[in-house]
Amino acid sequence: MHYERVGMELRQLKYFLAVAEELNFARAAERLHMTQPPLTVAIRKLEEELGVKVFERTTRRVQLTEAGERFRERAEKIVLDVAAAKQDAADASDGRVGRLRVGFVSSASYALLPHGVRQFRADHPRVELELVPAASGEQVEALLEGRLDVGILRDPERVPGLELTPLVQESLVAVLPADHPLAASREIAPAELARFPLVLFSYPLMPGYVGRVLEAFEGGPRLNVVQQAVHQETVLGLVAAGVGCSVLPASVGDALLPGVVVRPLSGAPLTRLVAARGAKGSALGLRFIEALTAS
Amino acid sequence: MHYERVGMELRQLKYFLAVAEELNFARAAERLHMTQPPLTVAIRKLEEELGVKVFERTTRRVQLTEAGERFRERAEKIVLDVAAAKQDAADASDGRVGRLRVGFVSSASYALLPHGVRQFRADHPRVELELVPAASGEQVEALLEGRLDVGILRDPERVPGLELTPLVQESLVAVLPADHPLAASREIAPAELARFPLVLFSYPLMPGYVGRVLEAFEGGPRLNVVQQAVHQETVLGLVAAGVGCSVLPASVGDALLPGVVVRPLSGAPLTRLVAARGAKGSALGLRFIEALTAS
DNA sequence: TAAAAATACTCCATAGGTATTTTAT
DNA sequence: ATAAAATACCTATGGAGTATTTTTA
Repeated sequence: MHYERVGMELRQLKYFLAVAEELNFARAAERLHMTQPPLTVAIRKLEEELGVKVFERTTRRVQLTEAGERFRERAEKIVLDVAAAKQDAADASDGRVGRLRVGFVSSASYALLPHGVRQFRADHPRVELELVPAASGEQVEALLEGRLDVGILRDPERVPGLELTPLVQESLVAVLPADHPLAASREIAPAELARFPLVLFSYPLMPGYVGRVLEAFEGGPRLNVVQQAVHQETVLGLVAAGVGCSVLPASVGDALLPGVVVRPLSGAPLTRLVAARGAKGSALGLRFIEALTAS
Repeated sequence: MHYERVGMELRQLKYFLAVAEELNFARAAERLHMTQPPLTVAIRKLEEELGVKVFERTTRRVQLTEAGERFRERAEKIVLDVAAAKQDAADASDGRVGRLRVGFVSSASYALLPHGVRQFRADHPRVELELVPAASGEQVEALLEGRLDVGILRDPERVPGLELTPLVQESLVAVLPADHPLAASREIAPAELARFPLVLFSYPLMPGYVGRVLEAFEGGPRLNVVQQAVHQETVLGLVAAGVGCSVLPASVGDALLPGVVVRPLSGAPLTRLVAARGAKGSALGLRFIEALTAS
């Protein structure tokens, strides 16, 4: 403290409220588990601090001044707000309240995400859940910068500072216009597919996943990529429009457009949906990932 | 303090906010005009008090936990609320903000009150003015019990604990139905009027005023009071309906009903509007009375 | 190894206690 | 005369300072 101006303290507000309620210093002191003289002193200090008399007092009667009346209302609210802030901090640290920003790739939005979200919401009704659709690459960046708490990505590359939890794995399938020559085959070899125009995801946005797809085509002819897309929905639209074929996770079968067919892609690697948490590692993030894996 | 649990203090909240903003104990301490070690200790105490870690810290990086983020928002608001409460108390004690409950008799509501209220509102825009119509007797009671701050009464009796300020004085007039036999006279003697049925105010509600009226009739025949009323408007209505005649302050001329006429009452005493303040004597009450007399 | 947080200690300002005086009814 | 607030004075808790150690990137 020393020579610094010290300022009002919550203790003084509580003392003031006790006196305002009892309108009697001795009784208020008793209620505060202290004696009367220091209470008198504390109120005088408060009044000096405010520059305003809050009580009109003689040795026989204590009553609030008008300024005191107004100050009382505000002081009551402040003391309650402090208690609420305390409670809220405890709730937040136990994961009963809070905010969780979850990124997800579009292919997670069919079964995995809705189920997990429903489960999590039931367990954490006072947690605000913010769902942000984003490509894997964008999510990695956002997680590292703390703009997301959890991400659901496809085939992310290992990055220091991200903790990964595999969720589901599935095969890759060829996606073709219904009238495509290869649509007659029950199964398609990558080398055959590679002879046709292709629609793929943009590499920088989904480096891991696109890497898998390129792996499937390894050793074959040079690819003819006529279009790069950002969303699975766009890829499907382009295929339906006959722009080209593509390679997508098998779960795309749950969301097919008319005029588009899928065929197994022989010898292709598997693709994985993976949950990622920033190194900071929020407790709520863990709970969310648990809700996803509990499905 | 001794063995009592002490609780959170505003100082701790301010320290917390400084650290939350700087994310660096030494810089926050500097901003708070103190040194780093006691700041570290104060934050640890806050965390003990909350039962929650608000900062995730190593010697290299300080960052808010999720609970800390939430606590920060509330703490900011609390600190601002305290400053606002302080300001408000100062404003209230200087009469810039506040509440003023003013009682008034109906006969004040024609010229005196509207003008005074307009003036006062212009001078005190942030003061909430509550206008309560009430008879003089009721106002005396309310002022003594602190339910009103100021009253505008007619001919109040001197009461210990009330400070009176005369506002205006006026004569008494006879109020008659237009077709009344006495309506032909230019001026009416009380003794004549006393021969007809009368409508008067209720004595207990307006003891001073009714006393004046009875004084006017003193020495004449016994009065025939067919109705006692509470409001001036009611009296006028009853006169218009032919129930009887009455005696009212001359200013009733500003608010006459059709079918009602007024005539001077010869030799009648004067009646006074008087402002009254409770002994407590609020500064705002004085200002209001000044606004009334400044007209 | 360097920057920053944590620890150890010292000191004194002040919250709170006890005893007493003042004041208003 | 009495109850209650104000004053005087004392004690000791704990907030803040200085010096130093520990930690991690």
